Amino acid sequence: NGELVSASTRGNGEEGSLITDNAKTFMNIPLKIPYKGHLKITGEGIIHRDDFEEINKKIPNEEDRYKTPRNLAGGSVQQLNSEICSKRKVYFYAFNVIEGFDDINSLSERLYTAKRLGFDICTFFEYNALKHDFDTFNILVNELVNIADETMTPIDGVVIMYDDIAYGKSLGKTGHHYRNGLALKFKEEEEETVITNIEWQVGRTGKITPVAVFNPVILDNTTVSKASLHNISTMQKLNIKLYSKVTVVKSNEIIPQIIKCVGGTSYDFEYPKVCPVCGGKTTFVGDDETMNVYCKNSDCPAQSIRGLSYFASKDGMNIDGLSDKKIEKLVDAGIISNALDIYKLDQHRDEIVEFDGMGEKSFDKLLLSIEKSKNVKLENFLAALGIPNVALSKAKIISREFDGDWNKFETAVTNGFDFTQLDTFGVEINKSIHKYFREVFFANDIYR
DNA sequence: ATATCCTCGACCGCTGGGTG
DNA sequence: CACCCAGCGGTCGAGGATAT
Repeated sequence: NGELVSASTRGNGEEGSLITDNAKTFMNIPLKIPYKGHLKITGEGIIHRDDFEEINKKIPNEEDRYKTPRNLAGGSVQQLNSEICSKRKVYFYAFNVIEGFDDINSLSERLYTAKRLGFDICTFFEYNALKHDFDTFNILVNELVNIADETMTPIDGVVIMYDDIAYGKSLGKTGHHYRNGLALKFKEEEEETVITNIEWQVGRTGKITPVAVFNPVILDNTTVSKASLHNISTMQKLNIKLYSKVTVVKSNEIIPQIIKCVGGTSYDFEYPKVCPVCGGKTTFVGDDETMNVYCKNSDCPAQSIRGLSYFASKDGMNIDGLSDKKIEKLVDAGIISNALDIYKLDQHRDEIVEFDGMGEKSFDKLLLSIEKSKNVKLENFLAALGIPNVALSKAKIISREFDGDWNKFETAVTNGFDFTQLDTFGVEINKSIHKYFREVFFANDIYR
C-alpha cells in the first residue's frame, strides 16, 4: 500500500544484501507513494561530485580522504549504522521497473510513471535508428555528458536499452548479463610508468601467471601498481621486459591493464624454470600464439591453497571466515591439505585459537559456518570441487538434471552418464568430469 | 576497563585470454 | 558465443591485540 518495504544491493545478481534502513536515508527516495501493489524498481545509488568534495573537505588528513564517489557510495549503503549513510547524501536514480506497471510495455513510459509517483529517474533520451541518423546518436550522448557535468553526476559511460520490454526479455540473458542492452564506456585515462619487477603467481590449476609491478601511477584517482600480464605470449607480443616503460590504463575504471610498451631501458629476464612456491620444475605448454608456464607438482602448496580457497568460496561451499589468508596459514601449519581436512578442524582447536587474529570466538564462528556448509546445494558442492571446466553455471545445469540430488548424480556418474546430452556440454567437459571422479574423487576415498 | 590500532574479510566494481 | 579462470583496488565491518 505504497510503502517502502525492502531495499537490497545487486550482489551477485541473484542475492544481494538487505539495505532497507539505509535506503530510507537516501536523499530522494519516496517512503510513501500513491500506489497499491508490488513494485520493484532498480537503479543506481550515487554521491554527487559536489557532495563528495564537501564530505572530503571535512577530513583534515589528506591520506584519510575518500578516493572516488563510486566506492564511497558502495561503502555507504552497506553501513550497519544508517546514520552514517544518511550523512553521505546518497541519491537514488531509477533505471528500470522490474515488477509492477505490467500493462506498460515501454521502459521509458514505466520510468515516467515511476517519476510521477515520486522517484527520481536516470536522465535518458529516446533514439530510433530507423528515424534518426548516427550523428543524432552522438549528439544525444554528448548531451547526456553535459547534463551529468552540470548536475555533478559521476558517470563513466552511457547505457543503451531497448524500450520494448517484452522484446528485451525475449533476448534472454547470459551467465552474467541480460541481452536487452549494452553499456558504452568512455575512453579510459592512461599513464606511463616503468616496470620494476615481474611476479609469478601460481593458481589452483598450476598455471603460473606473470604480474607486472611498476612505479605507482594515479588513474581515476586511485593508485595502481600492478597489472596481470596473462601469459608469456602476451608479454612477448607487448615486448615487456624488466624496466620497460609502459602505458597503463584501467579498463572500465577497475582492472589495471598494460596496453603497450613505449621503450625505456629494458633488460631481458628469465622465465621461471622452477615453481616460485614449491621449487618444482615447471613445464611450458602451448605454441607461439599462447605460451603458458605450469607447475605440475600436485603437492604444490600454492595449488592447495588456491584450490581450498575456491572450495570455500561463495560459489562453492560458502564457508564464512575461511579466507585465503587463513587457508594459507592452515596449510603452512600442516593442519590442512585437502578439503576433507577442513571438516576435521575441530580437532586442532588449541593450536588454531593461538593464531594471530584468531581467538575462541572467531574459531567457534568458523566451525559453525563449516557445519552449515555441509548442507549446501548440489550445484555449489559440484562447483566447490574445482573440476576443470565446471564452475557454477555448468554445475547448475548438472544439478537441475539430477533434481539437486547427490545420490542421483552419483549413480549416474558411476554408470558412465554421458554429460554431452546436457545443453552446452561437450566431449571435453564430459571427459573432464569422469576423469575427476575416477582419478580424484572416488580414487582417494577422502570425500564423504 | 576503555580506547585505539591492526589485520583480515566481505563486498563493491569487471575485463582479457583461453577453450570448446 | 558463452563460459571458465585469474587478475586488481577501495570501502567498511569485525575481532583480536595493544596502548592508555
